[in-house]
Amino acid sequence: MHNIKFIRENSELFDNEMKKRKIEGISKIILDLDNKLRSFKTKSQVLQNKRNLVSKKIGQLIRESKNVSTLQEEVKNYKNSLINLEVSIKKTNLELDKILINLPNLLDNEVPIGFSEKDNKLIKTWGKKPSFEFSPKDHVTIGEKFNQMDFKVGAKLSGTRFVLLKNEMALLERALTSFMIDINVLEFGHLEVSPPYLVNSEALIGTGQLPKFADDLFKTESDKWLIPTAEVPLTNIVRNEILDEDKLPIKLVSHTPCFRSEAGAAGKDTRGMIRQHQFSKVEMVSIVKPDESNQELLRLTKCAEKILQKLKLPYRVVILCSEDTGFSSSKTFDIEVWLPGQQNGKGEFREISSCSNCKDFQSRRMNARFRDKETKQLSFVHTLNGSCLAVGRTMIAIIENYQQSDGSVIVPDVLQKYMYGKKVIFLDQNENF
RNA sequence: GGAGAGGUGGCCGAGUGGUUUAAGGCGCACGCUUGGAAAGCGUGUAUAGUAGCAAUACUAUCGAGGGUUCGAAUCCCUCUCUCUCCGCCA
Repeated sequence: MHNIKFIRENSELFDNEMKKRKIEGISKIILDLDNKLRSFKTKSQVLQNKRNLVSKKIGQLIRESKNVSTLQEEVKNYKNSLINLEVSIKKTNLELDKILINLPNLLDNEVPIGFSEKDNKLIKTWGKKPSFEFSPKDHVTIGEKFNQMDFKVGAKLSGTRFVLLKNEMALLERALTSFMIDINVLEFGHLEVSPPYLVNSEALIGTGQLPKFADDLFKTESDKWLIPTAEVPLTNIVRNEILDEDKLPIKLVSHTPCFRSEAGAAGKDTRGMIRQHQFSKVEMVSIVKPDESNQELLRLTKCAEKILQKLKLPYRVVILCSEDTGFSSSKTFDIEVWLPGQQNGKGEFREISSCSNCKDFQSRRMNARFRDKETKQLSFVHTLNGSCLAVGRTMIAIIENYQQSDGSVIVPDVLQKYMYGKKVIFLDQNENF
């Protein structure tokens, strides 16, 4: 949510910034409504003041047993005007809010202007792509060959874009989760949180998924929504709070399933586990003071990279261009992992983490502030989030990068202690039902 | 799911229609006092918005939203959360 005062004082700058998001000339519409609203408010407040004064007088006169009918008539007249004004105020307010709540965040100056993911800017590349003496398979071929990844049963139970993992695949998911959380807690110093997976609309408005992106979410019949990411509950922890400066920064990590309807992705990534309605993710959220958020975004990105480095999975980091940067984000680094089994064995980089600095965009929607210890001033906190990592896609990356000619998969060193000491998985396809 | 009791400032807590401009206390900040501290005394201590260059004034907010009234923390309705008991349940 944007600061209306900022728009008033920087309307031209604001329009230029919104243009990067393909929104043209919006400030005039906003400011016209704003002017209208303020004039209604001023009029209303003058009348309210008069009403309050006369009502008080009536109280005094009644105590003195004097006649008050003339004054009562007078107040009734104010009341009629007030009712009309209140209707106008509400209507104008709704119109203004509807516009503001649907406007995306301002982009950071470092965000490249672009029109597709081709315009994302490469920041760095890490690791060496594995070379195979055979044509590398994708995770579906391997997972189904060993009967550990069952899309048929997934579809039977729930429909398309659901999967059932068996045996070592289920273990791998659990192992990865534990490994990622352990590093987050022990090395990064993040506080582990286990949040609700169902949230109310207010929470989703706070982080920016609502009202604009309702189609991407699953809604229950009791007006609760399944979380599309742990970012939603974790960030909303500070909604409507005034935090002591001492409490900041708050650095959280959480493992949750994520639920997405993938409404806009019909026909896209239909093969395999890359794009599912339900997937597991370890998510980091930071609540920081404004002058710390740039640094914190770099730190979060490094945290996610560190996991990939420990797993020895090759990746690259890109900064998203204007078109690709999410609604709530001012600047986003995506980490893309190398998946050698994709494109019929040619391989491709696919997003495995997304780290965003939302600055004060979410905190304004949530009304999340902190009090400066020295000046006692209130300011909006900055909020950041990043995956560390998407567990499903990490499984894919391990299978495809660590596969051997017989289809078995080497377990990365750091995971072995989480996998009953196994060094290789997918050796026997007859173990499973 | 059923029955009941509740939600008042940073915290405790008074307040059942008009001297409430939310009493009183605690905490916190500053000042006086002191060799220093404590105690004592005094002053101050919410958020948002509107008008104004500003000092300041005004408006709204007593869980949320409606309603009644000249006037609502107080009366009515809806919702929500907390607590107690019962039922069900991992």
